Amino acid sequence: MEIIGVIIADDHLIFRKGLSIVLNEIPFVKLIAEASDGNELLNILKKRPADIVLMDINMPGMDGIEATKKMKDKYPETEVIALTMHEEIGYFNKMIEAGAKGFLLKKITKDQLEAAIKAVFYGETFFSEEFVLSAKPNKIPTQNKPSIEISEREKEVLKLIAKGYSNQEIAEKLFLSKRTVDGHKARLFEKTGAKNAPNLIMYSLKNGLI
Amino acid sequence: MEIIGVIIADDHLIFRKGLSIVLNEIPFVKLIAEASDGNELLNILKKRPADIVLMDINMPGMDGIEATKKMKDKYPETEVIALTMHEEIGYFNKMIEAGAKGFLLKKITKDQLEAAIKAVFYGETFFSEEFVLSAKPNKIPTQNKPSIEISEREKEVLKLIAKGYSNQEIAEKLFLSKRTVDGHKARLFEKTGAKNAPNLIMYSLKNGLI
DNA sequence: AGAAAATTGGGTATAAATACCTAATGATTG
DNA sequence: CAATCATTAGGTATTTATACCCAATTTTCT
Repeated sequence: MEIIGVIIADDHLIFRKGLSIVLNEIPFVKLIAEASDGNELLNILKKRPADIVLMDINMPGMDGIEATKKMKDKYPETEVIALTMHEEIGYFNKMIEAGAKGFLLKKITKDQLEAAIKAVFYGETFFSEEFVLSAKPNKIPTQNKPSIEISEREKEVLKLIAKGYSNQEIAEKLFLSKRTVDGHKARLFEKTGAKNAPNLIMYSLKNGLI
Repeated sequence: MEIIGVIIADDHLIFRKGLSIVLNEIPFVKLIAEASDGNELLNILKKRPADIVLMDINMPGMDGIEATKKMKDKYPETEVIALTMHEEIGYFNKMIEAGAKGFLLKKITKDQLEAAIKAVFYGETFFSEEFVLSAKPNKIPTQNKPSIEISEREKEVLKLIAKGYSNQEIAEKLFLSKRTVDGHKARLFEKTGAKNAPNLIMYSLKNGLI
């Protein structure tokens, strides 16, 4: 079997070390380097090509979504397996759109990691079962249904709702009419399918919108 | 310097491995064992005493809060440093009440880990700065202000609010008067200090209430 | 046993949110 | 250049939430 070159991109020292131990126990894997954010990853790739990048989503500096997009732009042969702590469908869709071919929870076992690297290296996809269950199945193979996108303004309004401001207060803070805030909020309801404000907050947190 | 015996209790393989590497690099620390949940930890302690337990909060089977309580009951000499992924103040207070003397984020560096183990072993406390900032300072030294407790009924109502039901709908689901639901909700506002329903959801998720 | 808290419910009033409608402007993009 | 979408904002009506007041019953804890 061929040797598969792997790079870890994760800002979290302890997790990187743990992952490197587990990777070293997989015979067909060679750990090429460790990066602590997206920029470092791109610098490493200039000199040392890799087959697979195990990519954390939440990183300071350049996060996993942006790093994946930029990486796939320059090095389309290098595949990305996303790593995440929780089942956040919002991030899931964004990472898939950015080009990730696999998606793993960080609580994964060695066997699952091994299977994922092998699958993605040989052109397939690999997803932790949590994602297969929570995501709509057709999203995984086709990967063309866009995740819901909320605009910048909507996100601003959303954050202020979460902080407990009324529509009137939000309007004052953003120098808008209360009716405009009503409008943004109504659009948020449409896009998310939420019934009311508490439900909207719940949905947004679950899906990584805020 | 004395050798400090440490046990890791975490359900997450990769994190355990990473932590063990970092611990092995600290000269005065001896890693005694690794446990993947609270029950395993208690079994290990029967045979092998430890000075410090690095305790994850979210574990299947017996979680970190319960494990800390039971452990401190039988082995009051063994100190607990809690490990968590996020800054969840609700868990923070519960762990402190259970007897934890330190609180670290999992994204910690080796130096911080070293300092935390040393501090707690010598009778002090150690908290990641994120907790010092987010928690009320007087909670840390005195540790006697209870975390907010919400009743069962209040939790039921809270969950239904999060799902997007109106007070009237919640009343029907729970076979109560709408006014009763209003009352529970008002008490939730009092206890949490939330300004309104969206804010209440935000607070509850942040603090592990739901 | 007695105190405290939880659970239940009512009245009244105001504030806020939500559901419909419409529409102008500006930016982006095919 | 035309189409689309984001952003802005108004009108009107209804529903809902929240803020005060109060109090009875049950459960829990000391």
